[in-house]
Formats: sequence, C-alpha cells, structure tokens
Amino acid sequence: MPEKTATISAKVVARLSLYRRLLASEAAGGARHIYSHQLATRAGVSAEQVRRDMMAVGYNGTPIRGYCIAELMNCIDGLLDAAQGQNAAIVGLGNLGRAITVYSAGRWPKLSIVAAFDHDPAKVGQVINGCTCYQDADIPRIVAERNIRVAIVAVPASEAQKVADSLVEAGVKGILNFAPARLRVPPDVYVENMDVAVSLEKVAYFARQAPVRKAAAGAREMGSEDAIQ
Amino acid sequence: MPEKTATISAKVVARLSLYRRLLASEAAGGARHIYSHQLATRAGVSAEQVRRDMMAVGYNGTPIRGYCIAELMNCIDGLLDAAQGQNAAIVGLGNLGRAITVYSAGRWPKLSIVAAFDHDPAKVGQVINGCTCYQDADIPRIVAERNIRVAIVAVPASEAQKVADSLVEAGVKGILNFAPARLRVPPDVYVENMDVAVSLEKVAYFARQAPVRKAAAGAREMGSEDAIQ
DNA sequence: GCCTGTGAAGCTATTCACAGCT
DNA sequence: AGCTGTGAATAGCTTCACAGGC
Repeated sequence: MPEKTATISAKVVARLSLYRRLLASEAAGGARHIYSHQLATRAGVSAEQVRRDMMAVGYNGTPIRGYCIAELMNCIDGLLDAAQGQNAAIVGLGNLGRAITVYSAGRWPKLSIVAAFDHDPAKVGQVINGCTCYQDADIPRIVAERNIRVAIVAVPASEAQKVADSLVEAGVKGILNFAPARLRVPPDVYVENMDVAVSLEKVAYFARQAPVRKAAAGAREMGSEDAIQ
Repeated sequence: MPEKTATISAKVVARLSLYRRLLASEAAGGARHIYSHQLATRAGVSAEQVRRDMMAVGYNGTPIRGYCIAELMNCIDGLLDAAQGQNAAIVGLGNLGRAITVYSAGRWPKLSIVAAFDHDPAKVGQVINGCTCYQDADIPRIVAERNIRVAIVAVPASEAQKVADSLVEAGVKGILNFAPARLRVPPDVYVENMDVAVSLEKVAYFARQAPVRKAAAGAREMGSEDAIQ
C-alpha cells in the first residue's frame, strides 16, 4: 500500500464535514447505524451521492444495517482531521470576527483558533473564549510561534490583501476569506471565499425565479422576471 | 407570449455578481473599457470563463477595446436586479446578524434589508442602519406587509428550521442560511448555505495538503455554493 | 500582433441501473 | 424484501483552439 493518498475533491470534503456533523447528532440521539438514504436526506443530497462519498473515504457499510455510525465517524475524522491538531488564527475582530471566534471555540478537537488579530489597539489584549487578540503587526511573530497554517480573514475589503500577504508570508497555507475581495496568493495557498454580497445577490436572483404558485389568482408582479436583454 | 430566458446557472450568477462589483471599482478608478483577461485576473477566473459568461448575459464587446464597463454593468444590473426592487429580512441579531446588517446597509440600490427579527425581547425595537428589529413572532405579519421574498437566517442551528418554516409560510422564496443546519423547504424556495464550520474544515484540510499539491493547480473556487444541496 | 466569440474537446460531478449480498 | 457498491451513462462546467476582425 505504498500508494500516495489520492487527494479528495473540495466538494467531497465539504460533504464529509457535513456528514460528520450529522452523524454526531444521530449518535447523540442514540442511533448506532444509518442507511445511505437516511444520511442523504439529512444532508440534502442523493443516496447515491452518499455512497460515492463512502467510496472516496474507503469505508464499507453492510447491506443489512447500513453504515456503523461510530466507525464511519472515525473514518471521516481520519481524513479531515490533522493527526496532531491544527492551529488557526482570525484577523479582524469586528462583529463578524467575534461571531466566528465565539462559534468556533471548543467546537473541534483537532482545530482551534488560538490567536486573533486586529488593527484597533483598543481590541488588543481582549480575550474571547480563551483566544487572545494581538496587534495585527504581530502576525508574523505569532503565526510562526504557534505554527499557524490556517487563517480566517474578517477585515474590510480594503485591508484584505495586505492581511493575506502577511499571513502567507508568515506561513499560512489556507485562508477562509470573508472580505468582499479576491485575494492574490501563491498557488500553494488554498483560499475559500465566503462572499456574503455575492451569495445574497444569488439568493435574491433565484427568489425571483421561483415558480409562481398556480392557485394564487392575483399574483401581482407578473412582469418582474421578464428577461432583460 | 415569448418564452422566458433560460434561467442562468448559480455559478454564472455568482460570477456576474462578482464582476459587477469589480467593474464598479474599475469605473471608480476612471476606466472606461476592460478586456476579458483583465476582468478575469481581478475575479480569479480564466479569460475564457469571462467570455462565456458574457455570452450568458448576451453582451458583446469589441476586439478593439474589449468591454465597455458602463454598458456591461447595465447589462448585469438588468439580469441580477429586480426591476422594482426587492425587500429582504434578517432573522437573528447576534454578532453575525449585526455584521451582515451593517455591511448590507445601502449597498444595493435594488435590494435592502428592511426588517430584522430576534427572539430576544431586549433587541426588539433596536434600529440598525435604518432597519428595525421586531419580535420573531411578527415574522408573518411584517414579511407580508413589506412583501419580503428574501431572508437571511442567522440564528442558532436549533432554531433554524422553525424560523425557516415561518419565513416560507409567510412567502419568502429565497433564504441565505448561516445556521449550521440543513433546512427543509418546499422545492420552490431557494436556499444558499453559508456553512462556516464546513468551510473552515475544508480550508484546514487543503492547508494540510499544501506541501503535496502540485504548484500548477491554482485554487479556483467560487463562493460557497459548491456546498451541498 | 491582440482582441472577441464560439464549436469542440476535456473534465468533473452526479445519477442511473443493476449485480451481489444477507 | 431492501440494502450496498459500482460500471455506465448523463449532465454540467471549464478549457482548448481557432476563425474573424481591427
């Protein structure tokens, strides 16, 4: 088995993360086994999709009881979690940064936000759920000291690139970017954009495309989805 | 009657939204025209991708100067914006809800968050950037009164489904969901999940793959839509 | 040259369909 | 019966490659 680990696609990783959370909730409810179609329903995907993903993780269920929840969770843990744990940092302690920091605290055994950074000196020294806020100028030092490879960027768009540069320079290899800006990073750095503006416009667009209910006699804004161009 | 324009795919809509923002910034900088490769660089996609998207919107540039920024923006506006404007609501005024509300205020001419809801009576009556907070029990009334079709869910996972149900019941057709839960909604309601936990685990995973990854493969992804569903 | 627009090819992701198991 | 695992087919998305224009 000298074969190198085939890297799993981003979509599969995302679903595995979701499955894991759903499985934990099932386990907490006392369930021991689960069928692909059950997990699929909870995740909002098809049963075949779930089974394909099981192929990707290399876990086999049995036709008789489906998947053993505990085993499957272990299997997913083995793929998604760093064996020795990972440290993360967050830059920007506005409302958004605080929300994420609070939400993340203690949520993962193998991944912790261990440092926060902000430009505002008034925030430096604050401690949120055990995570200390440092001056943003200290990014290079702290990131190196704590061996931080994962960062969350929650600063205004105008500062995002600058922040990303210093993070990357300090050794960060993955960035979760909430700033409404596209970051330029070297090809070995993974960036995931959480662009609220884009997503909201998308939702607004598809909300308008929603089929008009037949029963409603007086739907009033019939013209609105007429296409442009 | 003329057949309605084939609905544009979610990915294209997401990129158009991004293009529009980038174009606005270019226009603010005094530019009049832009080439596909320039827009592509700013958006982090390929030039061919940009040209394909132009086909989707039905806008033509010229080989000599590329795309006229003003015309292109108008064209995208015509596709993404509701002619008569859209009202949105946000449920949950914790750190995250406040961050989004503040960020969104006045950002779009054709889309506004006109109401907020929270379970906590202490928050009811607060006004954030002109957006009043109501008791969550008032969702049906206010959503109907203000003709709200778009909603942002920023409540804890345990309450998300309940909130979604009342929103949908009141007529909402699109939901941007920040709660780490999968919502069950009728098929005519569009849901976009912004799952921070999933995205952060994804980033952590690929940050670890970084040393092994081939340098040639740039991380190109759009938004969070490649999540599940 | 360097641009756009686009058929065709290439990839990736998802679903279909069914063999095999218990 | 109902399940899993998976080849095959399908659908969707992105890139290639090149024609056509200035």
